[in-house]
Amino acid sequence: MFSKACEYGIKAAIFIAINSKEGKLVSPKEISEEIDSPQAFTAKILQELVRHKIVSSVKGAYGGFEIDKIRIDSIKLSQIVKAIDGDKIYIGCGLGLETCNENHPCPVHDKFKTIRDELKYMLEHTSLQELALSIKAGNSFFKV
Amino acid sequence: MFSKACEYGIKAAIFIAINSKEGKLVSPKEISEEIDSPQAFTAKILQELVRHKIVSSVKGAYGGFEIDKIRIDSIKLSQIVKAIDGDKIYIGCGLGLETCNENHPCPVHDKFKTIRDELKYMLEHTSLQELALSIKAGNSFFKV
DNA sequence: TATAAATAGGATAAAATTATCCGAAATAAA
DNA sequence: TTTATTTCGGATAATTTTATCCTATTTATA
Ligand code: FES
Ligand code: FES
Repeated sequence: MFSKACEYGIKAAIFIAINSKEGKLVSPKEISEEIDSPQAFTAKILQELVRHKIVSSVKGAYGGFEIDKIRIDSIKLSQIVKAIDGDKIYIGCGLGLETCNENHPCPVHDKFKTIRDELKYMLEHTSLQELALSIKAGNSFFKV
Repeated sequence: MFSKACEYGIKAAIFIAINSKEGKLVSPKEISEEIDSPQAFTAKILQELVRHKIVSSVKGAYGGFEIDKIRIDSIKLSQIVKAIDGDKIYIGCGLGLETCNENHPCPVHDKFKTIRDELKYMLEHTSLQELALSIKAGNSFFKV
């Protein structure tokens, strides 16, 4: 469904959000240990999230990554997915046609579009805030 | 969402179904031209579909691929997806945890599972028959 | 100002997916 | 039985994704 990079990106963003709520910066090392991902690869993904202004970085000694507290509630999963995997997943054709087009649909268009739109809606209405809370409350987990 | 291989497999199966309804065998060449896919790669995928007994092959001169007419209505998309991409898409975790587990869920589990189950239901209830009919009726297309 | 710690980013490698090529095996028809 | 045609299957190549490594740059503190 999502690329590995995107999975790591989502988990990383949640972990950063949790720490930012407590005013704590986190490093790629801490992040990758917590979310069970390769460190250097995770660092690349963090750079991408910074470029897309989803997280911000503090360079130099005592630096790290954080997310503006005030924005944690307004950042939606859709932004992270779009930043890393692009929007193929919500607007692309299920059978790989160049574009998904109502007027020239592929055989699964009607059925696929329904699901895809629900996925899009879900991603657009799921905030980092609620995911961070579920982790903090011990109701969900980053790794086995 | 699906791999390229799976997209080609689905389209190929639909095209074979259409021709089998008319008692016609089709070759990888005809298939790949019709569904706009690389021929040799498509041939590999056809072999996989044969191994999974979704389509049957007639070897040698005047051979080709076909689907038992009587089974076209009972073959569901889920069988093709499972044969080529496995079942990760219906039972896998959205954030890549080893297994999706109610008792040890990832942060997106509840929201993701809903969508995933709907996708599963859709694939399990969409038959080759109905997709073949929509193509035949000119209501859908394999390529731009 | 010097030092140490941290992100940024380029180069490279490994693995998976996608794609091509070619010969072997099967088989219908001549 | 020979020939032509067609699937099967192994080997290989190209591309994309995933992952690692190393150096440059930034910056807080001593
Ligand atoms: S055209 Fe294929 S999903 Fe819309
Ligand atoms: S545990 Fe992640 S989707 Fe169920």
